[in-house]
Amino acid sequence: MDLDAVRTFVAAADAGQFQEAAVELAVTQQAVSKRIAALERNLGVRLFTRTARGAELTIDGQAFLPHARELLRVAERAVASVRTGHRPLRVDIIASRGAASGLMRGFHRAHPEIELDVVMLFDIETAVAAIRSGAIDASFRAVAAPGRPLPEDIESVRVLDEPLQLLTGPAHALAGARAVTVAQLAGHRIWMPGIVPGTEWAAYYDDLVAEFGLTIEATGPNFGSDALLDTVADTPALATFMGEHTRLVWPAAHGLRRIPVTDPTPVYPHSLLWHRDNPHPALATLRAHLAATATGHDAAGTWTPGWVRPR
Amino acid sequence: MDLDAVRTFVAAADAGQFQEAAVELAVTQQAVSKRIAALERNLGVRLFTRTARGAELTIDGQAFLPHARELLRVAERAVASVRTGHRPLRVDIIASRGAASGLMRGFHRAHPEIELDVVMLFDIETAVAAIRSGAIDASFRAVAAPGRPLPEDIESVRVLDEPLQLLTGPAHALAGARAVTVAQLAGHRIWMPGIVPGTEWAAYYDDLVAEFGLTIEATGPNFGSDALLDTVADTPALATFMGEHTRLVWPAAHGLRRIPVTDPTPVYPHSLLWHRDNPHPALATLRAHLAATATGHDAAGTWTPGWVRPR
DNA sequence: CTATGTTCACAACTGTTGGTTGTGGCTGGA
DNA sequence: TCCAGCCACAACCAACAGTTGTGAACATAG
Repeated sequence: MDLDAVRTFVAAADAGQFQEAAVELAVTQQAVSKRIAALERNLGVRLFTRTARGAELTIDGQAFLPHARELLRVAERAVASVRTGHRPLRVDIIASRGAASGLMRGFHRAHPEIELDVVMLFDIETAVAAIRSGAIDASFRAVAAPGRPLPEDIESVRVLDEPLQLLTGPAHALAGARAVTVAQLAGHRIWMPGIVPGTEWAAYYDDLVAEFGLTIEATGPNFGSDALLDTVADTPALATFMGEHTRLVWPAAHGLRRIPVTDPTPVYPHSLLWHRDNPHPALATLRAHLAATATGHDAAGTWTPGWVRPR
Repeated sequence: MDLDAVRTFVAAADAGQFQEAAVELAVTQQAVSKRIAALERNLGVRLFTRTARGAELTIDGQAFLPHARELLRVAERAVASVRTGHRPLRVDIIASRGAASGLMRGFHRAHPEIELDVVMLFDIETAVAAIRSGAIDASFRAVAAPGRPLPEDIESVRVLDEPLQLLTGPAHALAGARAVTVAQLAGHRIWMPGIVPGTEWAAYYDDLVAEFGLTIEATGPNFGSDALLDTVADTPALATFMGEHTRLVWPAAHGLRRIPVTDPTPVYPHSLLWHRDNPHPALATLRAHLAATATGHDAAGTWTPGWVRPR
């Protein structure tokens, strides 16, 4: 199906005749006639009844019309999403099911009129470069890992400290615990495939391992969280870490246990990053929203790497 | 923008390379390359970064992808709306803001998974023909006007008796009344442009006029309900009838009064009509929904034309 | 470092398509 | 009955989208 034909259909339906639609679209009446005929041939139904006084919609045409309008609306939005200048607010998150995703959903619920696009970049370095180039407007990341301080033109504010939980299968030694201490985790195998050295999240887990003498295995190919959950569910000796706000796909994770970690509770520090000079109005709205909805987390009993600025 | 190009873009994004997308789409790799290049030229941004191992999305490409998927979904639904066979339930209503429209909204809220298309046909004769031809699945109309009994293969059930209200401007003689009797309306000018003789709604108002000696003027061109409301609001000597459930566009109707009519209350009888043999599963769901949500109206003190079967 | 395989892009060619102009048929109103 | 207005069909032409053939860039294995 051709969007030009759909546009022509809508114009003709609005005008009530092909001639006027042709003028509006700056083509000849014959071109409109051909476009409509082609659309009708593709759909297999008649859309107009032609009369000597114009063309009026058939019942099929009437049913098709709102769908055609919707199609043009969506096409318009799709084009707008990559239009330089006034485009939707573009935000980078670390994972589609993570805490930042939840924050953006909350923002969308509070401001459904604001157009949003969510992307997932590789690490904070990529994100900062994208922010500085204007390719994205904001990013949810942990700052600032050693050796890569934030440039001066990038601003940031901590928006969420997300406690880590232990995720185990039903047969795991700790599966029955209401909570586990970090000390208890020493000696257990914690599996987190997909950790890429050099990223800010790898730095976080490196520090966690170094400070408490944990064993985190990043070995093996990362087949995605579904495969990870399946393996953890079936393997008594394996567990993994997962943010408290991470939404799991439960049907595939049958029997999994989420166990809080204490003494101290490792928390992942999500900050919002943006460019000092970014004038996007929705960016200010997002910042205000996050500031207003931020839950006053108690830092007592929690742990973050030394390079994370205390709140 | 070309939907084929969008389809190609999504296929390439999913595959991660042009070659595989080309196989999937049954074209050559070069064709995919050209389509993507054309799409990028139209949008004015790069969507992929080409590598020796395939093609991966740029940030713009990532932002565009969900919009592209949505576009294909909507296109799919648009085509489905006119597909013979298993298409959305297609229902005729008498006016987009009338009571039947409200009933369909309620049905959609209760069953959001059911695809619906709403059309507005001219009168019950057209609607019955459309039902018998299979062009629509159901219709909300008043039955059965004199001289046109329902054919045997059309079934119907009364679903709503909608009280008529008087609509006046703030300066109208009856504007201050909490309620008016039908007898009080005699002598007042009631203006209802757009009534077409021969339709079932014209028959309804004809009977109303004949029975109570009212004055209904159907003169003048019908410029739509907005213009009607504007005129009524500004003209002290004019009033009009409107169904109790009709949703008005209030900004344009400043100062309008809706006044209940009593002794008796004229009610417009909405019935659902459908073909005896229509196998559409959603039709049964609609009938069940309407039966379950029907408000038990009290017929006492109301009036309908003699040709309307009592409930 | 080279050989090889894989990927995408460019060039040349071709059939199809979508546009235009010209024309004719149909229909409603003067 | 004629005219005006509208749409469809035919012929023509330019632009486009597809194909084949080929080359450049890069990753990987030897």
